[in-house]
Amino acid sequence: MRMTSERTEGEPREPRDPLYRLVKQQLTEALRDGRWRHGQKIPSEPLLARRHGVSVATIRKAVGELVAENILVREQGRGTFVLSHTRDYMLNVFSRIVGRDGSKALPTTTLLGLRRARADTETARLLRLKPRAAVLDVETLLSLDGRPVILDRMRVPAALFPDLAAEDFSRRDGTIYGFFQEQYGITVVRAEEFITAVSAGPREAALLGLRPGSAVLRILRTATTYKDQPVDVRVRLVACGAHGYLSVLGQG
Amino acid sequence: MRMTSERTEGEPREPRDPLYRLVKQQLTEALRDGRWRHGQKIPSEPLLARRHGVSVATIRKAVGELVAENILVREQGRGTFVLSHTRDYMLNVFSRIVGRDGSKALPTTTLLGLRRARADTETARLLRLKPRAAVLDVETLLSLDGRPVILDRMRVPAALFPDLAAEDFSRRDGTIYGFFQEQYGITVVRAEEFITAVSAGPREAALLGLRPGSAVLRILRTATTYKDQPVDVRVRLVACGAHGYLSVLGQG
DNA sequence: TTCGATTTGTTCGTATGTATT
DNA sequence: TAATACATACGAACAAATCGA
Repeated sequence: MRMTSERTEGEPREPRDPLYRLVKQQLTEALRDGRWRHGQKIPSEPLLARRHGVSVATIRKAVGELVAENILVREQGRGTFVLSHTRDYMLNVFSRIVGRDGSKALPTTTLLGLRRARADTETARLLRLKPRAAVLDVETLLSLDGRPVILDRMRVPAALFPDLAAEDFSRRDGTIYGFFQEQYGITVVRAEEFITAVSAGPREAALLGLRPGSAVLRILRTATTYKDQPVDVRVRLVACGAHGYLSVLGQG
Repeated sequence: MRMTSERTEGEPREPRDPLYRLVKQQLTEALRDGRWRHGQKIPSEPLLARRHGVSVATIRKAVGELVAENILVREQGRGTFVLSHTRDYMLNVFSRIVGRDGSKALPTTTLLGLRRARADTETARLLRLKPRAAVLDVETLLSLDGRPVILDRMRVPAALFPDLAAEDFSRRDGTIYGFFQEQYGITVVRAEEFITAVSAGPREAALLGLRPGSAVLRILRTATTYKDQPVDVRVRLVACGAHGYLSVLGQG
């Protein structure tokens, strides 16, 4: 067996990580470096096998893990593609706010404000930036069925999004993460949300059409790209009159 | 190839589902019927292969899906086991309530009440019971670090848990789902939680040590066993002073 | 419309590595 | 040490979907 002899004679290489992990890491690097862009077809499995000097089965195992992580998509007869942040995908994977009947809908967005600012301590920590680094501070109101439901305040590193203007945001066509991907080649692959309940202040209540002091969900979200590099931090307030947050545990 | 000839000559059989799906379904039936109990080792892969008349690779694919669904666990050198609802497992898979620093801890529980009752319309619908069917109605207060944090009201079909008494509940040693599994052989494999924010009423606030009207999380959970059969319905109120709900999106 | 090339999906078989008992 | 069990890796064949000539 070829690999065996390489291991025993050649440079040792960590014997702990199997071949397919190494291949997977190389594929991930191609994604991180932007050699394969979103929506593109990656090379066929036999070609990748020859290129990496491994069998097709090994390629399939590496690709299979990236598919399980929602990074690649296989389509029989067509090829394997880098996942795009289409509306459908965002709705299914990155949004868990649903109506009381379980329905999901794409919200309409209203840009309330976009300004340059300096990161406060907490934001800098979450975005892994230096204290008081330049950030963009964007506030958006999201409506479902014509009613305001979500008040979203997002902060992103200014360095990641050069020349971003308010009009770009307003003119955009799909979701915010789709916009990041289209315009800046930044693909969000993972997000964490920490949810608490708070009473809405006067301003928030007015924007959401609630009485001041109403209980609302407060969602703190941090989103990251391929190598766990933070992309944005958001605080969302959600009016719970007709909507809530759906979470599935166990066999997801 | 043997399977090919069977497909073309023998009885047609749905060509849509591949062999490993059929094997997976048969394995799931063994679990549902209680032939393999929690914690037990299932037969080795070569043995299962012979028994089902397929190759080891096909067995591995079927078992792999059940592992991905947190139903089986593989341990190299030892075997494959039916997952047990140990404390660690419950904490990691079926609990998303964490401290503000991300810490998870096992709560201490206080039984507030257990009574037999009839299901209201909504509960009957969620548990797929007849209207006004007999249910057990259990109220529990869960404390973390000595402070009350979660007020839990659970309703289960009385038929599923014959002869259940309050003492059994109080004397139990681990989590509720672990108790179900140990005492009744019922394994919860999946749960859905619908989360909103509400203001605590006077009684709830008093139990949780909050001022009346404080914003709290309200979690409606339905849990199901192997074939999506509902096991329990719960309403939980969570005090958000030092805790919140953690959710991960994307590559889970 | 048909046919053939391409690509992923399924299934088999075999050999070897690694962890456990 | 030996036997057992899962993990990795290779190779091969055919099925099914897609797409262009």
